[in-house]
Amino acid sequence: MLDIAYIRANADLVKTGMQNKGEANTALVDRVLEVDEHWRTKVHEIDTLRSTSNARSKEIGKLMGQGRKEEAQAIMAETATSKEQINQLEEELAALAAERTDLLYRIPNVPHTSVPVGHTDEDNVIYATWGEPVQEQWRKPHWELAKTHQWIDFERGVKVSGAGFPFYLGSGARLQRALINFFLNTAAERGYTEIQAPYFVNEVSARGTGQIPDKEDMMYTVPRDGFFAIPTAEVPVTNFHRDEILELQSLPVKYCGYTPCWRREAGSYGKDVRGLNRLHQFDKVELVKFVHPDTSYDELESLREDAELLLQALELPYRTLLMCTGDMGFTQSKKYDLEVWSPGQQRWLEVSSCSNFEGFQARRMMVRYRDEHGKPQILHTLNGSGLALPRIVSALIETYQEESGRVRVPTVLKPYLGGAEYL
RNA sequence: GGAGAGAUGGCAGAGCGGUCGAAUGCGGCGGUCUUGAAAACCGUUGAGCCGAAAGGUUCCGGGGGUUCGAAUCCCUCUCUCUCCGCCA
Repeated sequence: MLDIAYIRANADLVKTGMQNKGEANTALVDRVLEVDEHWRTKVHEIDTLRSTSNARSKEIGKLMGQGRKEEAQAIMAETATSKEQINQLEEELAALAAERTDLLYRIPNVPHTSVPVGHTDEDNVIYATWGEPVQEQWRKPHWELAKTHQWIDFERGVKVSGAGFPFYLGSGARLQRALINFFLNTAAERGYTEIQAPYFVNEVSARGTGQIPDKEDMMYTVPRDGFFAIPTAEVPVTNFHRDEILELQSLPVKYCGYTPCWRREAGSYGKDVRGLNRLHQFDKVELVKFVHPDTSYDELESLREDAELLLQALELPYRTLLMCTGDMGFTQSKKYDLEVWSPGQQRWLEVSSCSNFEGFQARRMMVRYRDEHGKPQILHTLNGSGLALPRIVSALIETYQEESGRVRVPTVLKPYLGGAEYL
C-alpha cells in the first residue's frame, strides 16, 4: 500500500498513476482522503477525551492512596459520561480505520517516471536483445522432443494430479536439478544468501506481498489449516523480515531461494498451456532484495543483470522488455520482463520478471531499516526470477536440439550433468 | 494426539488492580579517564498514531470482558517449552 501522507500530498500523481495502469476508479483516492480526514479529526477527539479520563483516574488513585475516599468518589462520578463517549468514538474510529485500510489496499502502486505509459503488452518497450533467434523450420517443439526421449510425462501427470502437473523423468528430471543448482550457485556467487522457504504461508503473509486482495484467485488454498500454497518464493522470502527493523549497514539484504510454485491459472487455454508453457506446478529460483530507498532503482538494474547473465551463460537468445504502465501489476512501480526465444514454437516466452516495489510491500509488512539518526524508515523491496524452470527447459531443448533429434548439453551445465555432451 | 508450564523492551529477567511504557542486568550509543584500547565511572537507549511544535494517545503474544483505573483479574484463540505417544 501507499503511504497515506504521500497520497495526501500527491493525490493527482496517484490518480494519474492509477489511470495509466488501467485502473479507472480514481474515486478511491478522493474517498480515502475523505475518510482519512474524518479519521484524524476523530483521533484528535478521542485522544483529548482519553487524556482527561486518564488524568482523572490518576487523581483517583492518588486520593485513594491518601485515604480521601469521598473526594475520589466525586471524581468517579464525573467519569461516567466521558466513558460512554470514548466507547462510542472507539467504534466510529474502528470503522473509519477499517475503511481507510481497505481503501489503501485497493490503490495500486504508482509507476515510476521512467516507465513508459501504455495500455497493453504492445506498448512495452524492447529494452535490449541478446543473441540471434533461431529460425530453422525443422526444429521441433519441446513437447515432441520430451515425448520422444521420455523426459516429461504429461499424461501420467493428468492421471495422478491433473493437467499442468507433469512428471519429469531421467534426463528431464536431471536437467531440472542441474538448472536449479546452476541458478543457485550463480546467485550465491553474486552475493545472494541461499534460503529454503516454507511452501505454505498464512494469510498475513499472502497479504503482505500483495497476493491478497488483488490476486487471491491465483493461489491454491488449504482452508482447513488456513494455508496458501505459494505462487512464488517471493511470498515467504519477502515475509521473512516482516515486522522487523534491519540495520542500515546490513543493506542491501539479498536472498536466493528455490521453491516449487503453484498457480491455479484459471481461464488459460490453447497454445499458452501447451507443453511446459503454463503449468499449475513449476520450479523457480527467486531473487529477493531488501534495499535502501535511495538505491532501489540501481538495485533493480543489477537484479535484471543477475537474471540476464544466467540466460547469457546458457547461451539462450532473449530480449528484455521494459513493461509499460498498463502491463504492470498492481504492486509494482517498475518492471522488466525477460523473454527467451523458443525456436520450436517460434515465439518469445517469459522466464523472468524483475520488479521494484519501492515501499509498497514493505509498508504493508512493516519492514524497515534504521537510518543514520536511528529512526526506523520503510525500506524498498525488489524481486525477480532467476529463473523460472519450465520455459527455460523448453527453450533449451529446442535450441540445443540437432536435426537427428539429439539434444546437446549447454557448456555451463556440463559440470552439473556429469560432463555429458548430450542429454 | 494426551498431560502440565509459560508468552513482558535487542537479549535475559522483575513486576500486592492506582504515580508502570514498565525495576535490574547484559548489549547498543555518547562522554570522562587513557598515547590507543580494555576496565571503571557518568549519561543515554522500544514502537505505532495525531500534531508545525509543545504535547497527547495507543501498545507488556492476538481478540473480548470486569473496573473510575488492567502487564497485573476473567473468558477465548494462537504460539512456545517440558513429559508421554507417534514419526521422515
